[in-house]
Amino acid sequence: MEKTKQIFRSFIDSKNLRYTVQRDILIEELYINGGHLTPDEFSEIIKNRHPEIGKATVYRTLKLLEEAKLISKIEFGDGRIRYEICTDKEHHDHLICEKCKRSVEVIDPKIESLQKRLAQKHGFELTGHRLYLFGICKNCQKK
Amino acid sequence: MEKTKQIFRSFIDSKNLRYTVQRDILIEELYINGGHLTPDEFSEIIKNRHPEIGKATVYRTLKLLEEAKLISKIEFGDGRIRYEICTDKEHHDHLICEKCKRSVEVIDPKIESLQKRLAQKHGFELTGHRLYLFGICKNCQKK
DNA sequence: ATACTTATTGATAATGTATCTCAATAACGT
DNA sequence: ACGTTATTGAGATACATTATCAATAAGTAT
Repeated sequence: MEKTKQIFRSFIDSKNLRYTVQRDILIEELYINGGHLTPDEFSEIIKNRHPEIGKATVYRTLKLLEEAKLISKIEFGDGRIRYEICTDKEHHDHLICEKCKRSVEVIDPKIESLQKRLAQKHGFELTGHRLYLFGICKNCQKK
Repeated sequence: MEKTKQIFRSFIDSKNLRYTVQRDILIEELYINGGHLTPDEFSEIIKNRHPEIGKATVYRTLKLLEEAKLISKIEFGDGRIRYEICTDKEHHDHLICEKCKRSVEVIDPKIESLQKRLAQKHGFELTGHRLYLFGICKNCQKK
């Protein structure tokens, strides 16, 4: 997290912006609450834990963090945008439980390489992809 | 389109709902305007061509058509939901050019089966997936 | 056809999420 | 410490979607 703060500070500096206490708190809360939160879920948590921080600031900070590539959007298909902390680990896809909405990060090198080939077959140069697998997790299957 | 209407009629009947003139008109407009429309884009078109049909009815009908599996959601990653007419052809994924935004429908059976295996490996029962490949198409590569 | 039940409709209100406004505040270079 | 100006929070606003509800019309039984 300290590393994240440092990177964010550099980003802020490079744009001649200012590193405020609110932004610092929001980074901490982001790590504490981790996971895959929608902006309003996060905003709600902040309202409880830091009533002095306004909703607008939360949204603004999330945008900045995304610009700085410290968090990234994911779309689970329900129309709501979620944010995920970008670590420096490898790319991964998402396996999402349709009941409890919990998600697992997955990766299959074979799928990755087949995607590239598939794109080439259609004359495309592949620049990226999003793969969301939807299913029912072990826990929810029992119920 | 007549086939679509028939299917929708059966769906409506099976649920003891009613096949109304509005629903009939909306199916026709859906085919006339085809493509990948967001609900509000579609709603806007209807407002011009059929001012007597209310916005709420458009949204309600789109939901019903989705339930009946006559249209399906697609997300291109810009946060907006779009609907696509489900023909009776096979499932397909989307290959999208990041420059010109044109999309090609693609399919790779190997990828499909690997996805199922990947989900099972994590104890999930796969119910569906969304795969979007982003790249640069042949035309845009030249420029 | 007619009568009857009730799903459907459209106008509008309400909701929910995200953004904008703006005066007061606080970060940061000097 | 000072001055400049980015940032802030509260509330207003924008926008898409959903809920409300009395009036209407689809389907069914008579």
